[in-house]
Amino acid sequence: MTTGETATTGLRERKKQRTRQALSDAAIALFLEHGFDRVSVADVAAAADVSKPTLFRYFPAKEDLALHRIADHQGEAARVVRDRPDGRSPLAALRAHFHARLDAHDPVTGLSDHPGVRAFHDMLYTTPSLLARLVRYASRDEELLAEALGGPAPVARLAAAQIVTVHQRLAQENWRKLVSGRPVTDVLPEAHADADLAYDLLGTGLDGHFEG
Amino acid sequence: MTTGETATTGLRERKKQRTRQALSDAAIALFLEHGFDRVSVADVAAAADVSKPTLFRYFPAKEDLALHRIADHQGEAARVVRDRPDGRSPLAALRAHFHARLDAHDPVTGLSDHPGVRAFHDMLYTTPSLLARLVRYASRDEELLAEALGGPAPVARLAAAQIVTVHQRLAQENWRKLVSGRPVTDVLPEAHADADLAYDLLGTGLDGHFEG
DNA sequence: GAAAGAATTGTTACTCGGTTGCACTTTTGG
DNA sequence: CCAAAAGTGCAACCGAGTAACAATTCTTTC
Repeated sequence: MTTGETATTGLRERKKQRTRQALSDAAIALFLEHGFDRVSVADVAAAADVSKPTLFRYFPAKEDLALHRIADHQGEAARVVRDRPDGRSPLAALRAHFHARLDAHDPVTGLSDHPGVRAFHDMLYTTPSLLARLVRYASRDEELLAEALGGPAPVARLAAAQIVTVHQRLAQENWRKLVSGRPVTDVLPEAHADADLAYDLLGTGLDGHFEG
Repeated sequence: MTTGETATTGLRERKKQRTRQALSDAAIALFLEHGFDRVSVADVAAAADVSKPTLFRYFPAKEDLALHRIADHQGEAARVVRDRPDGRSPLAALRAHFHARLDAHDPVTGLSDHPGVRAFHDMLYTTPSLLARLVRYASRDEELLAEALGGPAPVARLAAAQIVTVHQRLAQENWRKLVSGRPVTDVLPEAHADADLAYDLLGTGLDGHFEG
């Protein structure tokens, strides 16, 4: 019996956590320094002092070495909808949450000060295979959101698809503005405005915007 | 200076066309028979009587062997918007076009009788790497559509993203119904109804559908 | 605390997608 | 007919990912 409550983590379990962490850290450091596809998985494995097969026992693909942190965010939209206060619509909850994430400079919004995070985003948006993997994560997110939205399945699925897509585009737009060299403080107000625009569009539809 | 107009195909050019066709045909036949990832590019090259490097001179990646026909459809949404009759809104034009494609059992709608096309769709939707490639094609489509829509860039981009996404989901839903064994004639009316629902949603927004 | 048992790891070797360098053949243009 | 250009095949290579099996490390049980 060891001390305390935190459940006996078990030595083996702790070692696995450490290996996983070492792999992730080594990978991200190397990727940011040399670029995703100029670093081989063998390099990463060597840097973390494990063999290549072991690396793949922890991360099913090279892309996951870079993305697993994002992957852990999965189901966030669904959670926001599920945990919204009584009387608030899902859309309103999501809008508020996105604004909050914006103010927190959350990486998922595409806005971010830290040079490390910036470099990470640059890598993300300029590496096709990472983008592809991100899409797969997003589609899982979409499923969960559709479920959380409830209502008739076709409507919920369409709505979820639109919402997830819009989030992606908002983040992409923010990133684009940062890439052009503008400081975050300058872009933030526009990001809020874009988000409002996007949610207005989601809420009231495209109909007044593109007439004959 | 080459000879005049587009006329003289040139022997060399004709040979290239034939090689390209042979590769595509061999690839699709093999993929449909054995499954995309149980066929190696070496197999395809051998079946088309070319070497592996030559194959990659024609198709930049294995996925393109399966998808280049779809790729050729690119910019269709943008074209529909650009060529719409006077006084008709882009959304109305796209809606009408989608219904027409549905009646034509166009593969892009996910509906289709031909067993060959059905098998192709099954392969598409169950092979992650193909889906990923498809997403990349779609994002090009989205760009072109945004351009065709005109208006303020942020709005156009958001609208284009939503429209493209909705098309994908409609096609996916149709395919899902076919997979469950139902005949096309049975699914078609629902497909039209889903399309109308989706376009209504796009036009008038999500706002009445998910209240507090 | 030691032995039986399970889980994890390293090594080696392999498959497959994709690329490179170079020699060889074919088409083209004069 | 000849030379430049374009296209091809060959062989060797790189990197991602997997399989087999032996060696090691943790857990469990007595």
